[in-house]
Amino acid sequence: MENKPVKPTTKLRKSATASAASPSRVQLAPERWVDVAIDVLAREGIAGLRVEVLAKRCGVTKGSFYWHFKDRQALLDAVLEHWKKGRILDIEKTTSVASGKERDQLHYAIEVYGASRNRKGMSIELAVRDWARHDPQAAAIVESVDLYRLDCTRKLFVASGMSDAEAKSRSLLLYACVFGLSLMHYDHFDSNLPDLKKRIAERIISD
Amino acid sequence: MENKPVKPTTKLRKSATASAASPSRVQLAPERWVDVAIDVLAREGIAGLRVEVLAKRCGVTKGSFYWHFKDRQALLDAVLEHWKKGRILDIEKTTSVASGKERDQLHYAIEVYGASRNRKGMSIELAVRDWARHDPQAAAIVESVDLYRLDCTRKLFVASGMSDAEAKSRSLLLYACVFGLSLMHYDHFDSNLPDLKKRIAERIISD
DNA sequence: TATTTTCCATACGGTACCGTATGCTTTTTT
DNA sequence: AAAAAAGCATACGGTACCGTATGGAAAATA
Repeated sequence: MENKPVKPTTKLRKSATASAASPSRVQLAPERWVDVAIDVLAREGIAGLRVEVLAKRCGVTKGSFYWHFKDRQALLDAVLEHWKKGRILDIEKTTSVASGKERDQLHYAIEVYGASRNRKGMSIELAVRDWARHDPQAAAIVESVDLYRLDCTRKLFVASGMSDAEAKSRSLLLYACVFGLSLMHYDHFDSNLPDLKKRIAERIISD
Repeated sequence: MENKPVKPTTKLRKSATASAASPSRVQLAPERWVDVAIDVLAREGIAGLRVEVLAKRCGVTKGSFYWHFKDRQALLDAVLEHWKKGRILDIEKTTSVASGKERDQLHYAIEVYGASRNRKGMSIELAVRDWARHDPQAAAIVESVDLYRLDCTRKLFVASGMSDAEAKSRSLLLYACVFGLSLMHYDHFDSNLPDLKKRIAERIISD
């Protein structure tokens, strides 16, 4: 429990200060709920996204929650939407590259997921995927994100000289492997993990 | 709800009939609970494994459950144990092969998972993996099964002429891809899925 | 047949949720 | 300052669980 619950006595009011004296109201709180929700999602999966639990983590009661959201489902929708937007942006950043450097970028795309630094990101990824297996709405979001991913890397493979069919195949192989590996990070499997990963990446990307 | 709840009036007693008038008592019911549990696990994941829900599916009340099991955790343990044994047997069947046919067997190993006929098996696989992400005990079981799998296919790769390092790499790639693909079966991605899968399998197995 | 054991139903207390109702406090507007 | 709105706390009813206690019916055993 490394969260920082505000002291109940010290009520935080969002004083519309310097940041932006925008014309319309500054609706900040919903974003905060979504952020906390995604944090919990990474740790405990969809099962952890309980209204009262999130409220406690936010240092408030659910009275606050139901002022900002219609019901629990509304939060879940917001979480999915937020996740989708973040992924789309990330994909575009990860797969945009100067001509000629496509293969390097593909290697980078693999590393960026497999890296231990990106643990939380991968936890979210897996949590959302598990969520999608029991919720058609989540499944639709995940599918749209995945299809976008697949198309972006497909273009990279094509740009690096492959046929379209081969590029599609490699693209699918790449992401399947990335997500599959995230389910199987066993430290005791091999003493030289880096070499293993390098071989796998080569196999996915090289001719 | 395509289950067949026994009519509450018609009490089923396990008459120790023909099957095996074994010396020791025929303890059959626990297996039945486990079977139903695995069925629910495939459909709804670990979250669906509720005592009272399973009881309803068995056509009894939880009074029965708590006669056979100490508590819910005891059932979960039994489910994991049953899953592990089944997987070990399956792996041995899938990876035992006459000398010279190793590559064919590897292709078969990929197909057997990707096949749509094995939908339930893969659902269980994913459910257990998700379970393992939030339960150390389940994680240990999954790891032991995976390491066994990886070792069996590694031997096949070695037998088909690869170096040990390369064989380990391919083995990991194979299972990562198999499980990863099971998270990404999008029918609209390509009109010629079989060709795609063939390319992927070739990439994983061939030199 | 009488007795024990096996197996299950029912009833209960307890917990953790969801969502609503209501009112209180702080901020914003007039 | 008075009125209105925003933001939240508290209390409530309802549901779905877990696990226990207890009794009763069927089956096995004596």
